[in-house]
Amino acid sequence: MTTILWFRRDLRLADNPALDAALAKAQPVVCVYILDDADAGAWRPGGATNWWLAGSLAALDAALTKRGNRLVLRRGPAEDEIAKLIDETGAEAVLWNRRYEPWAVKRDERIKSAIKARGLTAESFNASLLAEPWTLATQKDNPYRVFTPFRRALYASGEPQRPTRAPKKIPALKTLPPSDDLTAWGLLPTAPDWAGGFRTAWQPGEAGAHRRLDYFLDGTVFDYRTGRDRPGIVGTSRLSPHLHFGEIGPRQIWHAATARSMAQTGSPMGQGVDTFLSEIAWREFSYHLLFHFPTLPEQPLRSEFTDFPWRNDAKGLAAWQRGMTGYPIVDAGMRELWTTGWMHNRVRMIVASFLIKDLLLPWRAGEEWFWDTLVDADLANNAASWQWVAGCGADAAPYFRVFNPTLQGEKFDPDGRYVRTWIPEIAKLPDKLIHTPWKATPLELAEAGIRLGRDYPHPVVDHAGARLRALDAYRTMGSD
DNA sequence: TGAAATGTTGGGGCG
DNA sequence: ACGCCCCAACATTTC
Repeated sequence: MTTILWFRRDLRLADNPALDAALAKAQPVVCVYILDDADAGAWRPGGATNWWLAGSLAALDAALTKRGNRLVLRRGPAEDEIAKLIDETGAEAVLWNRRYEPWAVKRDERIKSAIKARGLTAESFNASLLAEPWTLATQKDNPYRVFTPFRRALYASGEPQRPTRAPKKIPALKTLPPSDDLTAWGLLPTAPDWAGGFRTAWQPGEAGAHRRLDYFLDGTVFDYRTGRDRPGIVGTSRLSPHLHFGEIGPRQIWHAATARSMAQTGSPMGQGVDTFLSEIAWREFSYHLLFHFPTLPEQPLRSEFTDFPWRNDAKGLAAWQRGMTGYPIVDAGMRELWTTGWMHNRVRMIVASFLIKDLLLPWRAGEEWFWDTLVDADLANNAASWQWVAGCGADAAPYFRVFNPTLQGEKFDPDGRYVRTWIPEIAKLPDKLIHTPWKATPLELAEAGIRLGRDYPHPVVDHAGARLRALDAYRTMGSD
């Protein structure tokens, strides 16, 4: 008899409960990944996601090959492909690790009952979360809507299970079922090849994930509390895309981080580790919200925002997307995103505040752009975070919290290192002007070789005025 | 995981 | 020496 192991957002061999359960059966395991773009509705994977997926699948296949197995690739509605695979292999069990997107939950339920209706085994596991969304609730048995009590409950739910190691061998069928060719899926960009910057920035796959984690825990984490706000240095873990694809899981991260903290400081949550794990808790909170409020990606959680007077400004949106707003810290972030598929978290907050409050454009426009361009695009995190900035989400930022892009730049990129990396055309400006090129005198501009309005744009909005406009719009909404 | 406006305090210049 | 003003520095409040 045979077991089908259905890989999804759990592209790893260590700490993979479905894989462990498959091996426990001591039967051949057919490992499969199904490209199912029929079901995700508006939330089909974007270009950056597909780029990462291609690399991650190749890495997973290589890891399986080392262990005497292969990854079978199939494309089509998952329920059809699973049914075909059962026919082709005579499998009597299908195992997988759970996903939590509304469309995936529904689809997986259908598939599970279809398999059971055939008298076969279908079983799912938790590989992605410290606490699955239905395991935590408030005293009144409601889903959490505020982060701090959520985190308290999460931490109180006990130490995460100890992660298991990657198996040395995964028994295979003598003859594998037919597999697609990965390159034929066309996940990688061709003309133009926009992924050059991605390749230098990232190593998709489980090995790359552990390399990142080790590097982070070797030192960065102990300065995390302040270092995480400095986009000009590597002050964060950069694990987000690896986490999104399940190349590493939060249990592994939690145990590795607390162990390292214990060794270094004598306490499991010492130095920056507590702050870092808090970010892991935010991720859990986002999944909790998405599961309990499945319209989170489309609808404001606070209904009074439904008729918010967002502007419609194609030019403004395009300026934001291309990193041509005239505010260096905003533009640097948007270009980092475009070039590498990732943006520093502090800068994500700045650019999001700028789109929403300065340009008064709908948070959905930002959500969609991030969805297409981020290698860590994650339905739960993306939706929850955009709603948080817009003020319409759970435990959201108060409406009057408007980031000043100049002050944020001067505070968190004081030497202009980040800005100069991504906006070379203004790199020669002195530090005191690097976040305010419009304040430079003609002489200073000439010395830096900049023609403002040609080499680099004038600010698309005046921040002070835009701030007042936003406060006005938010107040109007409240009084209706 | 803000920033601006407004209020308060205290040192120093100066008549 | 004293009172007045200025304003930086810090605190509080308001959005």
